[in-house]
Amino acid sequence: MPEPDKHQQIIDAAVRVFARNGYYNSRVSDIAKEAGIASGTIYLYFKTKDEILVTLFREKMASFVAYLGEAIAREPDALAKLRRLIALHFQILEQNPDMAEVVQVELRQGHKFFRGASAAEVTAYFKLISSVLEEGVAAGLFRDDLPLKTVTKTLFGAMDQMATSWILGKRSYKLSETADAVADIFLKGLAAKP
Amino acid sequence: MPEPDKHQQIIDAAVRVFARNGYYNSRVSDIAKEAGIASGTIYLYFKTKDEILVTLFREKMASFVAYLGEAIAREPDALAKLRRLIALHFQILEQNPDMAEVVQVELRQGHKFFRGASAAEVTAYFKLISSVLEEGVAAGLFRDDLPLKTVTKTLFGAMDQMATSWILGKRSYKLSETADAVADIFLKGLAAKP
DNA sequence: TACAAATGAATGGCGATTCAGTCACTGCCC
DNA sequence: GGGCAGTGACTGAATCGCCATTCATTTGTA
Repeated sequence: MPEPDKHQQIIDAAVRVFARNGYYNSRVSDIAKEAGIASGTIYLYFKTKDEILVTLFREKMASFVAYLGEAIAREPDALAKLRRLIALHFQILEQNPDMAEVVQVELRQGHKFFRGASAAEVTAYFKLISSVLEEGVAAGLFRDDLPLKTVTKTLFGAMDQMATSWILGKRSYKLSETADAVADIFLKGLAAKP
Repeated sequence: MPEPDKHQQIIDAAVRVFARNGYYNSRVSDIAKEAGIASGTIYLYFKTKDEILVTLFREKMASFVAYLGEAIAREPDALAKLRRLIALHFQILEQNPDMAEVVQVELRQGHKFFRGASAAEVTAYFKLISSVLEEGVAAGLFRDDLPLKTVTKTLFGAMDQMATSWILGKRSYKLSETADAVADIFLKGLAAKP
């Protein structure tokens, strides 16, 4: 009976190895070495190398969304929820730099990844964002004349790009310090008051 | 002397092949077949398979930015320029679906692509966006209390995500019809007027 | 004839995956 | 207590398919 422990051990090693070398430049044997096991052992827990990547993403993304969901539930209104969502999105990535590297840069392998396997987890995050927006519209805090889906994608895209730039720029500044500005742009807009 | 023509022929074939199968599932011989030439011929024009991808991106991105730059120069003020930039960004992708597929989905191959080779072209696009924003601030049309870089990344990220969602959703709606909403979010913000 | 361009079969390397053994336990019987 | 299977996890060297890249040869043309 495979230890359920070793599954995690492999995932964690994979995050470090992928962050260091990239997915395609990482050998399965590198992951094994990093985890302190033989390469064959990996195949007792994962069918293929791809499956490691997909599983890794699913598990991390699921816990990311779950954590965010709980945290914003405690906020009093949609406005506070939105600000907290943005702040936490950045904080979590900042606190897990290897993970951030993998998610922002390595995990975009075209067909393999984006289509198919991981759609459900991304959708869950989109739903979380949407629900905050809906709540805000219902409470009269947010405008009701914008298409919900567009606002959702736009906000996600903005956060995602902030994170990607931060990673590609070698994490040379504090990502979470940009959270307020991002929130302000979305809430108050760019146009000067008339 | 290699015909300068064939270079383009190969690039165009590569776009179609990568769009269809993804970069890693495409053989160099597939590109050759699509271009109607022998696989060895490709190596008279490109050193490696990677170089095809990188060159492809550079050339397309450079002409994308050049075209956008000229188009918005004709607009009267920063506000009109911003709206036009967003509209054109979407229109161009919409009119080149194979290209869009490659850029949005295939061309994110971690280390290989994002870091290194293509940085200059992306930077040029960021500069273009920044220049419009600066102009708007100078003219008193845009708020001056937001960090320019953050607004730039946020806007780019928003457009990029809109495009990616559209591609992943099988292009089942008109991307360019969302341009006004995206512009409105950025300009007027999400918050209801007090 | 001479030179450049194009060809595509053959090569070579890489690394994911496999699988025949080894190892560590556990329980059982004498 | 101690030999003795039985069980299942673990190992890592060997395999094997794949495909980018090469290059001896052919084709075209000046």
